[in-house]
Amino acid sequence: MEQATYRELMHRLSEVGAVKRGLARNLPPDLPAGSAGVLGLLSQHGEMTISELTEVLAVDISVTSRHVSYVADQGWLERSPNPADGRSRLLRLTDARRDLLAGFSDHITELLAERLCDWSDDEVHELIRLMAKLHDSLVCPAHMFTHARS
Amino acid sequence: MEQATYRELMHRLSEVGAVKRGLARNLPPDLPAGSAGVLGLLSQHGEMTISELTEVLAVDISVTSRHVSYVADQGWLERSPNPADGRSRLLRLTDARRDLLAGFSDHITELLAERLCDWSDDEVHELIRLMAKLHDSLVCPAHMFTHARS
DNA sequence: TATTGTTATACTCTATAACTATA
DNA sequence: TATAGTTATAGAGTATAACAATA
Repeated sequence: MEQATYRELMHRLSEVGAVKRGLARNLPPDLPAGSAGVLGLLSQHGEMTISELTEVLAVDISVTSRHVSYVADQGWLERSPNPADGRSRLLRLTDARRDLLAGFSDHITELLAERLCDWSDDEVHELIRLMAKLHDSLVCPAHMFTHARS
Repeated sequence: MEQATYRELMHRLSEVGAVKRGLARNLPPDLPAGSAGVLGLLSQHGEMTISELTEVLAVDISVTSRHVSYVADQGWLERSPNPADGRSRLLRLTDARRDLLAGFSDHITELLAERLCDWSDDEVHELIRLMAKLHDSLVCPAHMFTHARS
């Protein structure tokens, strides 16, 4: 594989930042992207602990703790004791906010559907598959990254 | 297209952050990823202005200005007058640092080659193509993003 | 007037480290 | 001892706004 190919891959990865920032601008001002990510996962998976969220989000647990504190303070979450482990709590969306979140999600979805109207279903699925594979190849293998250059 | 598909697309986009952070950890501590991105573009394109860099990086020009100031202070850049426009300067890598930057680039390339050894050439190229298409669909069209939800 | 770039400010996201509580 | 989570701190990246210089 050409070195230029890898260089272009890195450039395309950096461009994803612009895509994400653009999508985040379609969220309400009091719901930053990181917090919305937490809510989205809870919407999909139901009750989760901070550790479980942390694994999916691929960030440090301190980051997840921060996002969760914020959305809980904003009234998005209920926290109940975890019967399986007294050190953690089970997080879930409040019923009062579930529909509101669904509305935000619908809004983003409609935007994507509109903007990606010239994409085939296969292309969308292939992009998802390849991004997942990239994550598996680069992030999941423990200790993949050397710590620093000399 | 299913709403769940778009939701997964958003999740995969957020995972890219973990990929980029992992790659950035393989840069020297005094060369943050944003600065490295500027140097990479100058390495590819030769002389560029801050406006040109800004367009490729898809960030605000104030961000590019900051990154350029940093790498210039660190001795990576020379700035010469732009004969075509007195408001800007032409930026280029110093000869003294060109090989050093190439070494960093080689290091990342080798890491990617090793980690993506089970990818076919077609898969890598298809991922690059689809990420570029995603950027075109979502970022390039001017005024694509509405400003906020009510 | 419009564009290029700079700077000050503020906000978001993240990691590290020190800590508490529970397993 | 090990794990789940919290908090304080610091650093990187970004956007907005006000500004200066040039087109």
